[in-house]
Amino acid sequence: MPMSTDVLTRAESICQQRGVRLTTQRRRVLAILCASNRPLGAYEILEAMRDGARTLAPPTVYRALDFLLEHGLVHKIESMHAFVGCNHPEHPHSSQFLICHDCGVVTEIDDAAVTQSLGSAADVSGFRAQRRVVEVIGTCAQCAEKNG
Amino acid sequence: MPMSTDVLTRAESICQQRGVRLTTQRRRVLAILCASNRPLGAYEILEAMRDGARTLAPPTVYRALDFLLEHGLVHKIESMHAFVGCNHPEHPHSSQFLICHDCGVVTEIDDAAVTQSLGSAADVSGFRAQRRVVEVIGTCAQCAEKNG
DNA sequence: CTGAGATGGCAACAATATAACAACTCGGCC
DNA sequence: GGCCGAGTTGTTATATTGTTGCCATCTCAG
Repeated sequence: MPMSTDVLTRAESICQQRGVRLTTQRRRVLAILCASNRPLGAYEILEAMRDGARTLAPPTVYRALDFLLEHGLVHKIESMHAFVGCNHPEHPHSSQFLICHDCGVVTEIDDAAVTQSLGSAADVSGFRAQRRVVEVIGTCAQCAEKNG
Repeated sequence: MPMSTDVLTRAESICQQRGVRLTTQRRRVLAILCASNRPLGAYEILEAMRDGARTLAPPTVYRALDFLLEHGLVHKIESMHAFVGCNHPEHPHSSQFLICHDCGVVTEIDDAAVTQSLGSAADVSGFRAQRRVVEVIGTCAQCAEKNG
């Protein structure tokens, strides 16, 4: 499935391949995250989902997020308590995030050198890595240019 | 000041050099963190500080933590919402953390290759890095050996 | 069509963090 | 000593983020 295909469609087929269900709530959460150009907190997602008169409680969002996280369709930005949709959920990967504290945009990168050096550093200590949290907070190119 | 000197004493002289005060509350928080072999949440620190009948509220702890973080005397483990004392607060540095989810021990490392590759990755995007959050969650050597 | 398992709604709660403002402490200065 | 002002702390209340438990509902294979 080519990168150009809509993320939701790709997510759909990923779930189908894995025999799990991309239910309405899960798809809505994913859609909201993908439509946003910045990470959203769980309660922001909740708010976005309550478009009509529908009352909706936190567990619904958190359960959907748990599912999406487990299947690599979204990532959690630990330093912000927020979530972003993943660009390339096809295969498991460890990404790094560049977080602009000025405009709020988060860029997901997957730098081989970072992954590799982090792996070696862990190996040296005999550490068996399972999950990696790599977040760089600073100023993105656009904002740096704008503000000097 | 040699590494062997007590952390609190070193912290004291660092603050003196910078013309800031390592007050009683700040020193207490730092002492509690340094005495612990694992990261402590803000409310655990609060609990530890309420040894006698003293009533003490969250802001006191958070303010002390803000100060200690600002001066690099402690680090925050974002993925745990917890704090650890810093091993070598003398000079500013960007460290990485190996977090064992089995025994809870957190090891602070300062790997040049990681720092460098992360720097290059940011540079490529024209990103101006200010703060780095690098946390690897997994199993430490001791626990890996123990549990197969 | 039926029953097991997955999913969702709901209410209460737990954990983490901050706002706002009053009171105090300490060092410098007259 | 006495006083000032900046920084620090106390106190109350509240915001934000995340979780648990329980039961109703839906889905889908057999």
